[in-house]
This record gives sequence, C-alpha cells and structure tokens, in this order.
Amino acid sequence: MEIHKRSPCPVACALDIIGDKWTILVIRDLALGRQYFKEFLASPEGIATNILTNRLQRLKDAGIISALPDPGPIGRFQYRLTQKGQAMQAMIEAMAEWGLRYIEGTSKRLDPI
Amino acid sequence: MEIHKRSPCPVACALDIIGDKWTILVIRDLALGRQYFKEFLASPEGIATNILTNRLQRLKDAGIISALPDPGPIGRFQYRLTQKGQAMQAMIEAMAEWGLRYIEGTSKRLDPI
DNA sequence: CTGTATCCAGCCGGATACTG
DNA sequence: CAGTATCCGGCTGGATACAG
Repeated sequence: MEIHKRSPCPVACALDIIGDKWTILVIRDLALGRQYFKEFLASPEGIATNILTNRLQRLKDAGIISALPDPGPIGRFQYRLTQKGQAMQAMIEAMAEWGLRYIEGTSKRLDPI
Repeated sequence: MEIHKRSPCPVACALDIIGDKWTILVIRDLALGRQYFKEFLASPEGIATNILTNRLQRLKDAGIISALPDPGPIGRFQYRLTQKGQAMQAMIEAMAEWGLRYIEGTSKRLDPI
C-alpha cells in the first residue's frame, strides 16, 4: 500500500491519501466521536465492510488514526484520530460549510451514535 | 453523469462531486490562474487528457466552472471558476496547510504558468 | 460479535489514436 | 493546436462468505 507521490504540492499529496469518496467520511465519523467498526458501518452512507477495512488500514499506515485494543469483553479495536488526524478537522469543516452553502438538501446534523 | 446522493451530509455530498484524485487539482489550477486545457495538462501531476475532459465536464455540470469561447484565434475554451467554485478555495487552502504541516517533502510553490 | 477475504461487475485512468 | 474517443489493465466497491 505504498503511496506514489505525484508532485510536491501539498494538495496533491493530501489527495494521494484522502482522494476518494470514503476516506474523509471515516475521518468525519471519528471527529464526531465514533470509534468502532460497527459505528462506521452504521453511518447513513453505508460503507461496505471490505472498504472500511481497507480505509482503516490506509489511515493507520498514514498515521492519521490509531487502533488500540478495546478494554471491553468484545475483541475489537478502538479507533482514534491522532494529532495528524485531528488537524484535518479544519479542512472537513471547510468542506461542510461549502456543501451546506452550495448543495441543496444538505443538513449538518448526523444521526447520533 | 447524474450524481447519486448517499446522505444529506454536506461532506458526503461534496465528496460525491470532488471525491477523487484529480478534480480538486483542476480547481487548484483554476484558483492559481490557469484557464486553458493545455495549462492543466502542464501541471506536474500529469493528468491524462481523457480524465481532464471528464473532470471539466463534471465541474461544468456541477456549476463549479464555466467554459467560455476564447476570444483568441485558436478555437479553445477559457475555463473559470464560478462563485460556487471560488468558494472552494477555503477548503483547498485548508488542505494545503494540512499537507504542508504533516506531509514531508511538500512545498507550496507550483511552477508558474 | 469484530473484522477480513473473496468474487466479480463496473469504473478509473494511462497510453494513444483520432477529429476539427 | 484544442479537445474527444477508444483500448484495455487494474483498482473500486457491493454482496457475501469466512475466521476468530
């Protein structure tokens, strides 16, 4: 899963990581407090399990999320944004503002966990 | 080229338009003052001609760019950001800042036209 | 249950040929 | 030159089966 750098442009390099229809949504969910595989699956966009696995792996490789074993009885991971991941919130917020302003039928509230 | 809306989330809806590795780069180029097919092709990432045609069409359909016949002798179009497109600059700037801060080997300056 | 892997249709996109 | 179309290998992602 090695990333090929197309140019030194920070925008292009960011797109090499997050340039698809799903990655940012996972980060959005994490920013909203979701932490578990099941919670990401429950988001209204309906990400497929194999895609979610793939994106979690890529984000971990990129240092944007961490996965720590959940203390609870179920063998699962607790996913969290690293500082590098948290720093993406400004960008996501800018996307949200643009969408709200320019795309009809959008609304800010997402179903609670 | 109809867009299927996955959810009312403004982030998800924005991604339905710009969620790939090339679209944002075209908008970046437009924001930097590039206006012609040839200029987009000359960007260091090396977009293919068929992909560029496809993205220009999509962006036009989405109301993010306009294409007006160039007054010069060559039969070509002059592409420009609409207001809706210009409003994406805050988001792109946030991406650039994130990339500069968190991805090694990135630098802000792009070759001039 | 948590997550991974596999199947497979369809889209993406690089190379290239083509039209005007 | 400006832009489009076509070929075709490889990736994406939905459905589903699978493993712990």
